[in-house]
Amino acid sequence: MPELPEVETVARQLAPRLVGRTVSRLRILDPLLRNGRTPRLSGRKVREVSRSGKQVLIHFGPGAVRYPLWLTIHLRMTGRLIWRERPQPGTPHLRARFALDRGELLFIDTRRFGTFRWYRSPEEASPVGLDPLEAAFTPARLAELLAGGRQAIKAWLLRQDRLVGLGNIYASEILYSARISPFREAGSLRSQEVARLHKSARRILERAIVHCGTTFSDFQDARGIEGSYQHFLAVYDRDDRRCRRCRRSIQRVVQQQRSTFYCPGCQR
DNA sequence: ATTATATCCTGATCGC
DNA sequence: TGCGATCAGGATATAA
Repeated sequence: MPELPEVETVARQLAPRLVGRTVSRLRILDPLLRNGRTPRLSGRKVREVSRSGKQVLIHFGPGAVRYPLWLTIHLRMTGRLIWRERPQPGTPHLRARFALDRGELLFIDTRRFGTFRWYRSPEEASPVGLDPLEAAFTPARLAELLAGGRQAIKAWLLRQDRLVGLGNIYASEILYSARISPFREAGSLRSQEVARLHKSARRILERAIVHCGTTFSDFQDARGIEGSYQHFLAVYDRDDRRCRRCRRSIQRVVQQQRSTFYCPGCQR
């Protein structure tokens, strides 16, 4: 489940490999990726690769058609973007292939939830929610966003129209780190708790990026290597194991049809 | 307006 | 051993 750290990892790895290269051909193998019209990419140079929320954003320069293009790739559950210096046959679940003047970029996606979207400007491609790694993400701004929120904080953290980039794994981890119960109403957090939530979000996401993300089952980075942050998870998928802080057993509950993991001893 | 539910997919796992 | 049911969770559309 590629969340912010996994997507950031992929974008950072792809940027130096792709920027400056020219696309010779884009071949889409899964018709689900052809929502609307797929523009011609041949002859376009990659100008920039970055992360936009949970999506990888690729900026292509002009080609046969003179305007530049932006593509967002959402990995959803099982999507992978793999860079290869030289083509290799027989890749299972290959859904799209970008051939470049040197090397190739493969989009592999077992469950086919991933999406491609094409834009004529970067503004159209930018998400509405605030990015927790941006400078604009401050305790005060977070407090503003939370104000009046009636949802449970765990569910609130998953809303991409508020904050972008959090998914089921990091939402649980961040709440544990901030010692906040996942059941608390979002708007009920006191300013001290908001401050802890802010600090925990930053710390955990940055730490996860250092470890190239979490591989729970499927995730691989652009090199085809698994992340290692799963070794540092405090609560996710650790139900019935002991909390490292208070030794009580970690619980799994279901909120909005999603698993939440937390410690009833130290999350209030 | 907000929140819950169904849907999209596939593969791993589970119980019988 | 095999088979159907269930689960995993990203986001969106639709229902309540």
